[in-house]
Parts: sequence; structure tokens; C-alpha cells
Amino acid sequence: MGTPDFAVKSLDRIVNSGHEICAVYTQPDKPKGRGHKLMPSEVKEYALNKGFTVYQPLSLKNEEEISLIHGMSPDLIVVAAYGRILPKEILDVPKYGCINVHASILPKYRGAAPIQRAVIDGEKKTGVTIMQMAEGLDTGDILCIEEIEITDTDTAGTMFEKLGILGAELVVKVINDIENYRLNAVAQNDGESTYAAMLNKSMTNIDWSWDSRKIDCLIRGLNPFYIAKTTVGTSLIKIHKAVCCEGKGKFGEVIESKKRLVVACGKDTALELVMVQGENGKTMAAADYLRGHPIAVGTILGEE
RNA sequence: CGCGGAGUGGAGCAGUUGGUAGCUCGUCGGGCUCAUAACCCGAAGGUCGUUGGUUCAAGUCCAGCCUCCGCAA
Repeated sequence: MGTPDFAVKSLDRIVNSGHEICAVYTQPDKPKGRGHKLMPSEVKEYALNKGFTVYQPLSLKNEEEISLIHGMSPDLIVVAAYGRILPKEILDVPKYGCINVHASILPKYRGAAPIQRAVIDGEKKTGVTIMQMAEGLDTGDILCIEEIEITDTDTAGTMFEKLGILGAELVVKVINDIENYRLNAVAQNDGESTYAAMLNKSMTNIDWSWDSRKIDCLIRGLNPFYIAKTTVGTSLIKIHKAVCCEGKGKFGEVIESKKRLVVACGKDTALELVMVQGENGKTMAAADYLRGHPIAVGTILGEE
């Protein structure tokens, strides 16, 4: 059970390691993209390609769905970024229960956006946890954890990729020796848990009073799901990529705008904007942007 | 039928009420300088996304198509 590319990676590894797949569950097709066309999830595309049976129920909390799964009598259900709650009746169906591939070092960053939140918070490392699923949200016993570094240039996008691969390897390892891992499961310390709430658009406006590191982490943690933005006069500008650098000035003040575009931030730090995108434009290097949209030194960003 | 924007020399943009296509940067040549991503002089480079239409005349107006992008999910 899963939906995005992150889940495809695990599914693919499971398939390739010779396990039998009785069915693949994914979210229903949703209208997406320009024109509001109905688009299948990445998992669905992969599964159909491989010829698996695909189910896309709106909810699993009803008799029909539960008995359908019962009928398949699976040994194990593997869930990765599925985005639906499994009722207890389903958790209890498989011989080995349900396991989940979660992209954080539990009990930290339980919830919907663990990868993005870890990058935004400036964490130095994150990881993948394979856990036995319980009724609470990401509260089950831990079967296996592997950590991975977050570098200064990682974005939520690159971490998704890395963690997806790591998760796929790890989940196969656990499945192959499931009985042993179950015996050595460790309960989570609920007192240390934190919750990674979903991202929303109100976070995308850059607050230039923050120090540049914090702003950079926000930019990288949102990318590519959202792109952080600010304003130049009355027009919007999105910032795809930035890097911390030397300099000081008023919050949001442009202190260099010839070859490089540098903005002063809080605590006497500064941020060089590297890849930007103007309104209705495509994303481009800051120097390219400046040729067609000159910005005077001293301009304050984020103010109308 | 979800809404909206854009396609102009290598790059990024401008082009007003239709009438010789401009700007910043880059490139090439020359000059100046101890020196430079600096400065000065000069040059090359565009069938204005595509097809058709209106017109004496279309980058500019109209219709279709292609490509890209934002909102929304």
C-alpha cells in the first residue's frame, strides 16, 4: 500500500526480491495538473505496468474492504506513504501484521511530512524507520532504523529520493527475516515524539528577519513541493535555490545585484539567491534574471 | 469544458493608438590600464513559436495548433 514514488521504490524492491504480491493498494486517481485531468498515482502506474491487481478504495474502514483483504489472507501488509488510515481490523489480518516504511528516525517526526520537516528544521541527519503498525499515528514498535545524513545542499526532493532507496533496502531486509525482527521489536518512547505536520502555503513567504541558514533550510525543505517566495516591489519572485554568504544590512535589503543577487537577513547574515523564478517565467540563474529584471541595491524584498 | 500568463538575435527582457525591431549582458575584433568580472570604440547575430485570416502595411488585431509556466489539486 502506497502512493508516491517513495513507495514505488519499496514495492519494486519487494517484487524483485521474489515475494508474491497479492494486491497493490493506492489512493484513488485524482484530478491533477493543468486541465484538471484525472491522474493515477505513481504506484498505480508501476503496478499496472507489472500486471498487479490494483485497489483504490476511498476508505478502508468498512466491512467490504476488510473482508476483501481477509479473503486474500496475506502474510504481511507493507505500507509506505499511503496516506490512508488502516483500521485495527485490517492491522490484525495478516499473519505478521502490517509494517510501515516511515521516513524519519521515530519517534521523531511522526506524521505526514517527516522528510520536509527534518530539512526545514535544519536537522543534520534523518533516516528511515521500519515499524510494526499500531492504531496510533506512527506509534508502532520499531523493527529497524537506519540513519542518513542531510547535507547543506539536500532538498526535500533529494532526501525523498535517498530515503526512498534506503527505505526499500531496509524493508526488504526486514521482510526476509520478519520473525526475527518481530521478536526484537522495540517500543517507541512516546515522551520523545514530535509531530511533522503537513506543509502548507502560508509557510512559503520568506521572513527576512530570520538568519540565512534558517531561510535556506526552509527553501530546501519546501522544494520541490512548494517554492519559497518573496516580493520585489509588487511582483512575486520564487526562490528555488540559495546559499548562505557574508554580508549585512537591513532585513531583506538587496546588498548586491550585479553578477550575484545577495540579500541581507537577520543576525547579520546574508543569503545569495542562486536560482529564481519571476512571475510567469521559468526558473533561471539569478544573474540571468537580473538582466531582464534589474533590482537596485538597497531595495527591500518582502515589502510592497 | 477549472482559472490565468508566456513564446522577440547566444541569455534575460522592452516594443505605447498596426508603419524601418530595441535594451542589458554575452560573443568576436580593436583600444586604454601595473591590472581586472572595470572602462572606451567597433562588429557579427532575429523568417519576432507555428499555420491561416483581416489590412496598402502585422511583433502588434483575429482564429486554430505546438511548447513552456503560475494558480488550483
